[in-house]
Amino acid sequence: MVAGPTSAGPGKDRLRLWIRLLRASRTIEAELRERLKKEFDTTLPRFDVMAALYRSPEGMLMSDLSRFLLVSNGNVTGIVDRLVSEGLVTRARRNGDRRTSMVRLTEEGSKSFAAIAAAHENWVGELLGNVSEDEARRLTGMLKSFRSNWEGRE
Amino acid sequence: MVAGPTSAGPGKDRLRLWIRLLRASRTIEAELRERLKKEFDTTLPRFDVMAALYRSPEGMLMSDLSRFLLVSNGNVTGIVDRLVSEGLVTRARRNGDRRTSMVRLTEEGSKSFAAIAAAHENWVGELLGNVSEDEARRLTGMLKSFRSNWEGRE
DNA sequence: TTATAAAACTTTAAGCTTGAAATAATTCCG
DNA sequence: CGGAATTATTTCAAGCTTAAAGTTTTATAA
Repeated sequence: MVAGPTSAGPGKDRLRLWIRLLRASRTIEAELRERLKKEFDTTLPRFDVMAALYRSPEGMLMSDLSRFLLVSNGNVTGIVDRLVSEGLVTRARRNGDRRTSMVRLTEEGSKSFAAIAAAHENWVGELLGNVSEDEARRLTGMLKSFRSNWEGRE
Repeated sequence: MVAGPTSAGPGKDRLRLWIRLLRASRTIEAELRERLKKEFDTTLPRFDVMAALYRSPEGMLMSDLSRFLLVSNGNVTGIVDRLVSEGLVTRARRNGDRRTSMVRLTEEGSKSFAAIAAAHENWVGELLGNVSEDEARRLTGMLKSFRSNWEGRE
């Protein structure tokens, strides 16, 4: 998925774009993962879950989390398990529907996330340093538009 | 890593860009992974390795592969192990340096990859369908330039 | 030489990831 | 009501991924 087109021809430009996109995100992701590990002894998936929960103080269901994060249900189960065991997150059984449980950041989790998120934003600013703010906005717009076409079509 | 900035302010545009980038590549990647599984009973990492080898008929060292694919050494070991056991790839011990082995596609592997790659290219063309070829080239250029700044700096 | 370092690779432990199967609770309807 | 389908979640097996530690081979240099 990281190798280039094997020949020239029509349609190759989209393939090239995809390969660039993937290489860029993988490289940045690897750098962020490494820093999260070194500086905060945490992982990208844990950070993702905490980021989602930070935006929803009222809590999220497991299915909300997996839908929002674009990962499978079983995946979220394991990550939340570990966050719970670390005291960063709670699972609260609900009276209304006993199949579900509300997942929330603990106070400690919230404080912890705020600190990590600040560093994370600086890192991204650094890693994308030579994209001007203006260029960043334009790129964001282009990415937004090409996503909307086919995403979530089923 | 998929959640948005938690507030407005300077530097947020780069963070937004990063989140878009990540969501886009994850969504496309998930779709491609699923199709590779359904249509060809293979995986993205296997496809990546085969794509790299297809470009190098003379073969690649394990370390070449991991460097090119942006993954760890140990990772490539496992994937190549499985490809070898499937008869798609060979590991040839070299006389010159007995620490290394040349990894190559078998004839079967080469044929198999060509078929998968054709489908893969069509899928990417479809998934990025509403990016014009011209826009694709411009985006590719922007991604290329912002990568070169910091990648491989150490 | 011959120790020592460096290089190429594999192994290992822990965690992430998926899709499919299993559980449990709720909703739908006949 | 009561069986059937649906929904929310967990469990499971297989594979991917990394960092760190270990093995084997080659290069360096005292």
